[in-house]
Amino acid sequence: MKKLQLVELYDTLKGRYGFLDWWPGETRLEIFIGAILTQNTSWSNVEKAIANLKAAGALDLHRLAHMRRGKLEALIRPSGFYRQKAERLASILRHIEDDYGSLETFLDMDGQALRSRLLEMKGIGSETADSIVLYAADKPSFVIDAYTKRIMHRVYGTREDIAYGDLQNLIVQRIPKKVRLYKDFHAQFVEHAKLHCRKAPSCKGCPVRTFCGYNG
DNA sequence: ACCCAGGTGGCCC
DNA sequence: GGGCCACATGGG
Repeated sequence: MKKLQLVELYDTLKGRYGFLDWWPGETRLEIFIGAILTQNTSWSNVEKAIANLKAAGALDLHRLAHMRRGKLEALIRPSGFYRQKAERLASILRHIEDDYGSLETFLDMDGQALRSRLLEMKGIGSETADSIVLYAADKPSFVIDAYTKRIMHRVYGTREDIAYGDLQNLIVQRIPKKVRLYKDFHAQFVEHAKLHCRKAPSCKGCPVRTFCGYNG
């Protein structure tokens, strides 16, 4: 396998796209909910669901936790898998409410402990847990997603079906453990993948020589 | 009429 | 530890 020059890869991406350091969403609750709703779902569909929740004045831990199931399903319907997501999301939020009282208190705990608690909840797997720890709680937890796997495969020849933890270890062992870097590196992966998806497959001059894997 | 999208959990071996 | 499947909407 080609040697993983991850800092160089990051610098190349940042040079092209600029510093991003992002997660779409203005409040911690919005980030938290977005991380769950975007599971195997395009972000544009998640935006519709979040807009519905906002319009209904429902972006509130307690309201969401106790909203009638049918209503929650209707509001998040555009995000897909809506029955499953409504049930799991409500269950997760009730759990946080019961055990911690507020999202702030929950997110305030140690990063490793937070990740463990998140993984115990039905509906939160590795990627969602890391997304929440990193972007909602502001603690270093590197996010691996389909884009990350695809680009790493394209650039370094890692297996496309590499296990989540394996790729995560591979990356974190080679870069500084900094929240800003973790956030921005993931953002760069997403930005790059989106600009090189099959809607815009032109990769002429691409410094990372990857185009999401759709056409080559 | 397909294929895809910032996954997860259940069940099986 | 994997391999397969259901879950569901909206866009190309």
